[in-house]
Amino acid sequence: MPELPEVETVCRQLRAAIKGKRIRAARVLDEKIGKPGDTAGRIILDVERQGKWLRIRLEGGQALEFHLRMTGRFLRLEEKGVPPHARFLFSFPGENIFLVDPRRFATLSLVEGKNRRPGADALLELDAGALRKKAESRKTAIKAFMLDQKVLAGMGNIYACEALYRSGIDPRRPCRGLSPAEWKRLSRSIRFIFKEAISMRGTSISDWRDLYGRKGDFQNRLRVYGSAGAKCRRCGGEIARIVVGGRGTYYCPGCQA
DNA sequence: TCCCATGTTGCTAA
DNA sequence: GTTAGCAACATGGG
Repeated sequence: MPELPEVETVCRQLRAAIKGKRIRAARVLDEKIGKPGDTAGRIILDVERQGKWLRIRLEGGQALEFHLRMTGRFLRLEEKGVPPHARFLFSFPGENIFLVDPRRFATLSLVEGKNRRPGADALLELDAGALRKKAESRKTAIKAFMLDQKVLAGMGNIYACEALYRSGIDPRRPCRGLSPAEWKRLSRSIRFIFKEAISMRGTSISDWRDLYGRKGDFQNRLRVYGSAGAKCRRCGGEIARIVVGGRGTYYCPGCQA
């Protein structure tokens, strides 16, 4: 579930909550999540995001790297008690931070701090010219291209649909056929939507909650995602659902060409 | 009961 | 070598 804006939201909240603090204890509550190594007693230097990866940098050069996959999230609690589907726990004096994940796809590992995941970040390193160049040699549909994490790290299904709608581009178009003006429009749409979604703390369609258990607000701004059969507010046509690159894809046949 | 799901990986086949 | 398609992972909701 979490795409770039959701991961950025929890990244900022974690940074504000635990940066500079010493981990009192770390406990794996579900072995499937991975091995965190021995992190108790270490100080958290910073919390950072790259694409959908979240990295908690530790004193000593290593980092705990998380991927939330479909339903992972973090939850901070000041009182005692373990929430449902808790898979991992950091504890600090007076607060516990759980990784909660009903579907159990989330992962965690202890990595050397210098490592970087491949792929330009879809917000911080977004570059229309570089995208166009990369797309020249590819035959795939623009939407599948956008979802390639080596192309746009952090892009996900909801925001890809919304950015294509905002740009007026049909998700099935071959990516190498987009004009320079269209790449520019698409890049601007991605940036605009990501920034707005981050300011609204993400999209809570079903599972997503922030560090404090609150819903985001961007679900109220979605124009096509999940709205098959509804009226397009731009042209009045009907929003359609198709499958592109194996993923449910929402678009307006009237204004996306 | 069936279908769907905000993600990624790995296999198969063209 | 590429790439498209699909099952798998595991669980819950409509």
